[in-house]
Amino acid sequence: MGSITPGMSPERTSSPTMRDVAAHAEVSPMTVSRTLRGDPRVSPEMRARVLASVEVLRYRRNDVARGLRTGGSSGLLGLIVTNLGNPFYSELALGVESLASEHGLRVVIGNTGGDLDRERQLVDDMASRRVDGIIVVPAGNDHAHLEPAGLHGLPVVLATHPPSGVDVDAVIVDDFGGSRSATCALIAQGHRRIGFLGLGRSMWTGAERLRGFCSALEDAGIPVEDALLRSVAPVAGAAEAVTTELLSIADPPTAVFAANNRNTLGAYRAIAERGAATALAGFDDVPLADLFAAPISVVTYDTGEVGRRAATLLLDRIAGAGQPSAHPRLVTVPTSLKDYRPACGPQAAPV
Amino acid sequence: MGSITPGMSPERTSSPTMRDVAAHAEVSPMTVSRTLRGDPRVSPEMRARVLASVEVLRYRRNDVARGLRTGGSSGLLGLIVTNLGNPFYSELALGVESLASEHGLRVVIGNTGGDLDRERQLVDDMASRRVDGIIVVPAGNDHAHLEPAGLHGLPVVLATHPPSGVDVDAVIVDDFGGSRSATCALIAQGHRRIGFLGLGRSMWTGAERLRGFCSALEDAGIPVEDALLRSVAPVAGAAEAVTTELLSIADPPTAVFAANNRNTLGAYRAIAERGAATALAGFDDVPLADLFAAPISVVTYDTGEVGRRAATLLLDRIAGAGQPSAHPRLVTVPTSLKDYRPACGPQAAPV
DNA sequence: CTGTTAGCGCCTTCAA
DNA sequence: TTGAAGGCGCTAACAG
Repeated sequence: MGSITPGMSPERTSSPTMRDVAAHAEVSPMTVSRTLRGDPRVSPEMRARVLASVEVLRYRRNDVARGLRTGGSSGLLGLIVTNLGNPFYSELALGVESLASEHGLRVVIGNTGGDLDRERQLVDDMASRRVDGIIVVPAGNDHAHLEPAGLHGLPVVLATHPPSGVDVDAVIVDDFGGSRSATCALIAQGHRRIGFLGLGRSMWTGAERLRGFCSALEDAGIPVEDALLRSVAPVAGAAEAVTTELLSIADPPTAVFAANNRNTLGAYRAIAERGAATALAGFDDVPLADLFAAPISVVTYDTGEVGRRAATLLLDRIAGAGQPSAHPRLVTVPTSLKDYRPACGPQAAPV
Repeated sequence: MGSITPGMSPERTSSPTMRDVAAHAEVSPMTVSRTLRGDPRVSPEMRARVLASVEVLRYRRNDVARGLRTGGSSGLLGLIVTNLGNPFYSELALGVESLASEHGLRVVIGNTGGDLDRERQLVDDMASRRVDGIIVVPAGNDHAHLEPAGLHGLPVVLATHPPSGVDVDAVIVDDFGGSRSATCALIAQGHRRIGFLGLGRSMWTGAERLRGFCSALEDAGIPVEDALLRSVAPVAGAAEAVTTELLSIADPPTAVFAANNRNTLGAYRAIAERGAATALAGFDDVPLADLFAAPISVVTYDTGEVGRRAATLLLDRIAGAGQPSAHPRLVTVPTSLKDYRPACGPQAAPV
């Protein structure tokens, strides 16, 4: 590309280097390095000369080269999520970012779209970029590629899913407890026939939420009826259709518990459509549900907290890199119940 | 799995280098380098030997060092937003990420929380990390620190705000047109007294949306009455209070246009609270508003598209880095009107 | 206090 | 086709 002039540095528009600053200030590169690092053993005059040149040349130290020399720490945290567009994960990301920032680290994001191959690819890429650690919201149950041993000790923390077969820290949500208490609340309201709109059992969250639901029923002495259990495909419109079907069986449920946000909304539409008086509760918050025409109850949790806790675990591992690794920790973020009821009676539609 | 056997790799192994691989394969580091880069002038036997060693040692090339040698490209795109927790910006981030990924680049995020100092800090940090370019959702109107000239030619693209005083590309939303057409729609419905819930005039979007509102009124021959114009502080609850006040004046408006998401929701609450039949329109989408008890109209736009367009502009600049810089481009993302009306009549609350 | 030497991990250039 | 020398920008470790 660039023509090479013998004895001269190639003509480039690139950033100045320490050598440039050193030359401008007529000192050695080391003095520039020390000054910029705040080394106290630099005389005030030198420091002033250097800083002046830095100002003039608008010099900015190359952190990449610096990291290479000082031991490979890139000052980067990897964050791999299934869908950044989903508010749950963007809030999680915000939590990670805020904690990383407090420690002078930046966050590199990767979006898998739920694709396991893409996840592997991203882990590999980030490892090659020498991030200091990775937080992953895994796309599936295969976590083999997340084993730190296979990544030369790169710390890994899972979020939302517990590790399966790998020795890593994880932050999960109290899926079981949340589902259980939401179901209990429905029972306390007098419901005895409660429908369940689940995720696949293959997903960990799906299994846990179902387990919590069943546990509540059993504690109340209510038999779990297969006829009231549904598994909803993760497709737009599926939850609504399934709910409509569920409400049309003989002896239909008087209440429904939906295992996630999407199912809750689908169920809500189906119930509203029928004009039914079916009670509805669901896992995951539904922002603004107090403006809905009908009340719903939800299991909420602090999404940002999941990110912050994951970051805390990760930073801890990074700091303790070298220690005989403590055994994996599992942190559970608590859930709480929230009742949304219309703030005021439905009013007439304008026009 | 995970049992510790003597002779196995230690807990915290430092990554192997090319030299290690070379030693293991009994070749020179250059051969490893060439093999890994897919240089065709490597004999099949050599290649096989190298790849075998790579496999055994679980070697992963250090992209940081590689970038340093090959010219400083970090393969990173900087993305600085005001609030990643806000779905608008997380969708924008998703758009940026997807385009970056298509080009083999990763995205480093930074959250300013609307703080200009933090923004400067992040720009500086990312420049030091030698990202290939930066996309910024600016926190204020001072963009001096974003001038590429001051960043040694680092490409910068603004999102959501046009550049003020700096020569950079930008992607903005059609704030004027969107506000204008939403207001026109209210007028077409017969409204002649329309309230306006604005942002500060100091913000570009605030000024533009007000301008669009006024333009629609003027075109319809309706005078702009100061008594119907409000500026809402960006504080929770402010919009609702202001709307309540606005609806209690003598000769109150029959419709309200809110300049952003928060104002729209505040106005909605205030209107619902009074049981008023005031029509409501607002800038920014309100997801799930079709489940609300009363209808609203919103100005929507593709947030992801803003991110994708910004990334496109940035990638274009990065590719053409060296060319005599073309003059700044300004891309406007179009808006559209969306009417949310309750899908079905309000039903009885199920106890 | 300041400068020199050497090398982080990799790749460009040139020689064999 | 392979290897040796040198350097990207920076900083430990050692002079002076």
